[in-house]
Amino acid sequence: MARSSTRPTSRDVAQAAGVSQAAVSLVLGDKWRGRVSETTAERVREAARDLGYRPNLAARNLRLGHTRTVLLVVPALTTEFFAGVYTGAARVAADHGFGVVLYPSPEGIGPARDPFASAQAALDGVIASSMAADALTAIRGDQLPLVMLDSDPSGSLGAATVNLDIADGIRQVAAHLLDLGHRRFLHLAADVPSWTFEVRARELAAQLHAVPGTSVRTAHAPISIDGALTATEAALATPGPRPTALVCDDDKLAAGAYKAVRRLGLRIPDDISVTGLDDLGLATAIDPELTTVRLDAELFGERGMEALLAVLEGRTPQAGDIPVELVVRGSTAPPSTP
Amino acid sequence: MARSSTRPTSRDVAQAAGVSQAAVSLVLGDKWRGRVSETTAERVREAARDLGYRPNLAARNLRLGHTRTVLLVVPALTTEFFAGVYTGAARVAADHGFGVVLYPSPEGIGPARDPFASAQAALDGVIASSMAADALTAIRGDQLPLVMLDSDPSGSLGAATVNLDIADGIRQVAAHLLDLGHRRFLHLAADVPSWTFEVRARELAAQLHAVPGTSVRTAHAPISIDGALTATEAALATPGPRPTALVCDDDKLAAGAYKAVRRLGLRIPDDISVTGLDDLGLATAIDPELTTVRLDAELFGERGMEALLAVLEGRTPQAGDIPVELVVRGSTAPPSTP
DNA sequence: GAGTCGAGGTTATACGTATGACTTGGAGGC
DNA sequence: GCCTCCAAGTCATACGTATAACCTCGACTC
Repeated sequence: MARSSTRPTSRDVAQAAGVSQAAVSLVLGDKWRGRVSETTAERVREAARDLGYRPNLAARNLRLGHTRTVLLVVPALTTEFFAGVYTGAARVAADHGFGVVLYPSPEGIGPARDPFASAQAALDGVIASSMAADALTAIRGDQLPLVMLDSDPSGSLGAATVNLDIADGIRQVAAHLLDLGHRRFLHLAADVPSWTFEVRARELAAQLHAVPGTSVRTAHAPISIDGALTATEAALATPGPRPTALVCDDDKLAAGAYKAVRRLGLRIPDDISVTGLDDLGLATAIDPELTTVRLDAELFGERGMEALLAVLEGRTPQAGDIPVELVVRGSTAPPSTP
Repeated sequence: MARSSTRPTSRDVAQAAGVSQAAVSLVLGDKWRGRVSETTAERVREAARDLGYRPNLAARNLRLGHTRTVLLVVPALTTEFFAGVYTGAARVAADHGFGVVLYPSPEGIGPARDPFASAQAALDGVIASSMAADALTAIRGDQLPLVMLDSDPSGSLGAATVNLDIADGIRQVAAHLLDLGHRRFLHLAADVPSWTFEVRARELAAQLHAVPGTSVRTAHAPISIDGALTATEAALATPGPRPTALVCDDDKLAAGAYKAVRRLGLRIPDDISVTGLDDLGLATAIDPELTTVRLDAELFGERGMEALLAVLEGRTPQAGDIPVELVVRGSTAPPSTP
């Protein structure tokens, strides 16, 4: 270990200030009113500053029995979306004196691993986004307070859930495209077994089938630009009348679809309309800018953290899904040929 | 607190297995060879499993004097790049029994805050990417083993550094564009006071000025699509001969530049060539696909973590910058008008 | 049959902190 | 002049773990 000497402890500070260790703890813990005089308190604070004292968190956590640390589990870090979720959660956490530890799922981190092995820091609770069932049971087995993000509220886990109102987003997309006159749809679905994607498929089917004369085909693709490119190209090359509107499960898929459409010599939105879901930076980087559903990732993170705090304090988390909003841009227009 | 009862401790396990607490610690810590019989060891393991025992990390950390936890500080989480860095670092860390805690800089997390307040988990060391000087002094004051990513090796901090060979990437970009015949350049520079961007500016100037008859203008923009759009539009509207090649400090800036070029009615690469730096997913999402410098973010993270482990063990970290590679795609071509 | 030795444990302790219980030295009341 | 009481501290302890030091008992040596 390269640590020059050993870290100063509260006892070192006490000695330097000529008081007991208890007094140091009292002063630094801001519990000294009526127990320590203002002058000694100042002397302690000065000694602590001089020595560069920082309390040993392990010891404090042990003594207190909690860590004020929380684990945020996300499916992958490679999207802006979860970065936003983290930001929101960390903001709320900081306001309450909590820290947030991030645990991206093990994709590419070798064999499936125990989230808790990675987060060596002891935890007070967990916020988990759609994740593998085995990891979930590990968490449940640990009896840790848990909040699930974007998960089936009727799931048997009995954990609190915080969800985006994805179904409403899909309703807005469907209404927008139907209003424009579209009747032949292609649903580019994420090839990921997660509740949030099931909702998209279910709600889209429900909305479109409610209107007579509509047809919906579905193509599945992994969430990557190349995957979406391949899947879309194949789907559009299928014989029969070409869809006039392409509903994508998220923006990244839409970006891949753009490339497929271009490759086939078609134009957006003249020949085919495209919609996404997320409203990442990517949505306005591509040409034309993407009509998509804006998800407020930071608010999502904030609500998740607030829910966890509620659970920790024995309160009931705030109910209600988080509203989402359709953002109409240049990738949607009325179909050219009826 | 919603925790049903209190967590089982090693003493509970000991009682259940009919042995002493020490024996439990020995068995579970895998240090029992020749000290505990195989049958008792199995009995202990079974009791631990039945009770759902998990060691209290705070107590262990306190006892051991280290946490096997590391803090990764990144400027912001909103880019794929640092997600890759994290992934690489976490992989190496996991191989060595370490965990990684992420600390995105405080942008939007309220007033500038102490990284350590957020990372309530006690830390063994820090990997820090280009960051504010005040945060750095806080770290140094703490005497924590430190590895800096993408920072001036001659900096006075005396910390180990791990750098990408950005200068070589710029050399490759310059050589590529000069080979194509370009002589009038616009450098779209990130408006961020960081060593890694200084290197780009310095090296680009050095390379281009070495060739007679070249001219270089510089425009500054914040790293965002809109910022780049505005700055590029203004720069290209300037009177005088138009640049034929646009060198951007990163891919996001290039994506913004694309929009500016389109808005001015110009085509890429026919009227103007554009290069980026990073090779994010964005680079192939835009049309035409971007010629850019590929940075291996995961390798960067791995090397960073390896360096920190070396420091922790008193070894000298591996020297040498991480190689980068120019990826030529459709956004560069010879200039149309000489 | 006394001595040795190792297998298979146990006991005791320290890590650094927070806090409830105790102490002390005066100031003030009557 | 004795009692009370409060301000300003101090003392002692517990949190759960890992490990060094100690103990015990049976097998084996000579």
